[in-house]
Amino acid sequence: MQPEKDVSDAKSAPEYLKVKRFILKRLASAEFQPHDRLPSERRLCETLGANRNTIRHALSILEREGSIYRSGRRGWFASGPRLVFDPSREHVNFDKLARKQGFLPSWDVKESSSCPATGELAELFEVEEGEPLYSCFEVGILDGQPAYYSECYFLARLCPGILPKIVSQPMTDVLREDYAIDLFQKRLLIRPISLSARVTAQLDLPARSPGLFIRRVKRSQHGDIVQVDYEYWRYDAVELRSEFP
Amino acid sequence: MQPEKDVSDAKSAPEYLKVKRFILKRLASAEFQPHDRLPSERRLCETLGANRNTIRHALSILEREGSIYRSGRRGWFASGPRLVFDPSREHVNFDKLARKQGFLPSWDVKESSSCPATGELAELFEVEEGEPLYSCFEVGILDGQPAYYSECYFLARLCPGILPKIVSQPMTDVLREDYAIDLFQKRLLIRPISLSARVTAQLDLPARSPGLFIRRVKRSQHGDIVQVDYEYWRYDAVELRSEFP
DNA sequence: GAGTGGTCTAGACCACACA
DNA sequence: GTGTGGTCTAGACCACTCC
Repeated sequence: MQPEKDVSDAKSAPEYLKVKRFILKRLASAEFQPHDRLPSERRLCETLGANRNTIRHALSILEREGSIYRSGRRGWFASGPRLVFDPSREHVNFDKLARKQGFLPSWDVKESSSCPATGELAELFEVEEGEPLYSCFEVGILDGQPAYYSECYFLARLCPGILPKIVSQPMTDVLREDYAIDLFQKRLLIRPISLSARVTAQLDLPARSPGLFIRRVKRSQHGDIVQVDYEYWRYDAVELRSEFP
Repeated sequence: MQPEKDVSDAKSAPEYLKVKRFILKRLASAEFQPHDRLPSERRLCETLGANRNTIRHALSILEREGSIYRSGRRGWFASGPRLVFDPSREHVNFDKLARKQGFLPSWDVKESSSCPATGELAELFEVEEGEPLYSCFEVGILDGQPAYYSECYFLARLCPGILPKIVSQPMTDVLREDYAIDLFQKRLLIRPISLSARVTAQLDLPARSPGLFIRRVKRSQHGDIVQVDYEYWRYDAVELRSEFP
């Protein structure tokens, strides 16, 4: 077992690790508060006497580890606490989950309409191609910061006329109250990706930021597949934890 | 909805995206087979007429997305298929799981000994500090490639003398057959990190490679916490999927 | 010893954000 | 208009791997 080079051995430590430690220290000491903007790259160059490439290398590693994030082309920001998501739980309700963890959640429906099931969607819903679906694209917001972008599809015949209702009410509640449908998780896929321009534009991130892709297939208490959800999370906004009974 | 800039619009596409696409195409066409070494960075420079910094930028993005990985300082390699891990399943047995998915798994115990519970370990085991534990450090191998490094702790009083047995037999089997203990997942934490030098040395990766950290707490059928496992996975070696009954 | 990846510098130009 | 991050070039030196 050799020692952790990252922490000691300042003599031979690469420059970018010193930069990384400089920033981590200020994140830990709360000198940089959650969602604060960091000093500009060129200012960090001056402060630390390093080249901008080196600074950017350190920043990209901190981004990969979820300590900082970018917003638009406006700079680097300190990450806030992560939303804890339990992939083993069958029920999930973003609004309730976030509130329970002390966040102030909201969401913004960007677009909703009807479309036929095709390709992967038809497969996941286990229906013929052409089966009518509703689609709903929305941005989820935690403490004022866009956290995820979701493309959500419903099997139209199980919840006719649902679209106008989910603009202002959590969809889990609408399904239960207006359609007597309880949602259960059926399938789940989690994968790290680079976010596409379609997604980054919605989340106010620079193009091709790292993110977490979560695909969820949900069924009703009767076993019918009701909903397929493609979620694209800001990489630092979520963390996975399971607690089994 | 704007179009995917990544795919079209070759005129204005950044250079590094062309590099990325060049490599992705060869991965998809199986010109670069799983665990094949890619051409050297300087050769890619010549082939693609780009600067090495640009090439490396593209490569690091492909690494982040899990398409390629590095081994030692020996170069870049095409990733193989990922081991699918279901975080909602209570039972987990690496050996069986991997075989079922068509991998050839093995493991290599690097070190095993006894140690007292301290700090976080005492907390997770829900015992007093000083409680005797066994520790076992091992490398998990998939198709000949190191895939994870695990630091595993057992509550000694529940499985006295287990250490020599798990060198050659899956620990799940040993616990069941020799100690009448069935393992159940109790807590799970999943987080992306930079792997420390301690880990990268074991996995034959360059220092500070990206990885997935999985901490698992397992209990017996009687509710006693038997095992705490810290796993450090090569970033591209694993994927999370749940299937609910 | 030749070639590899890891680190680093010193520039440059662009598009975009904000005042 | 000034400053920002995003992209890119053209080098350099080092430590390591492999032959």
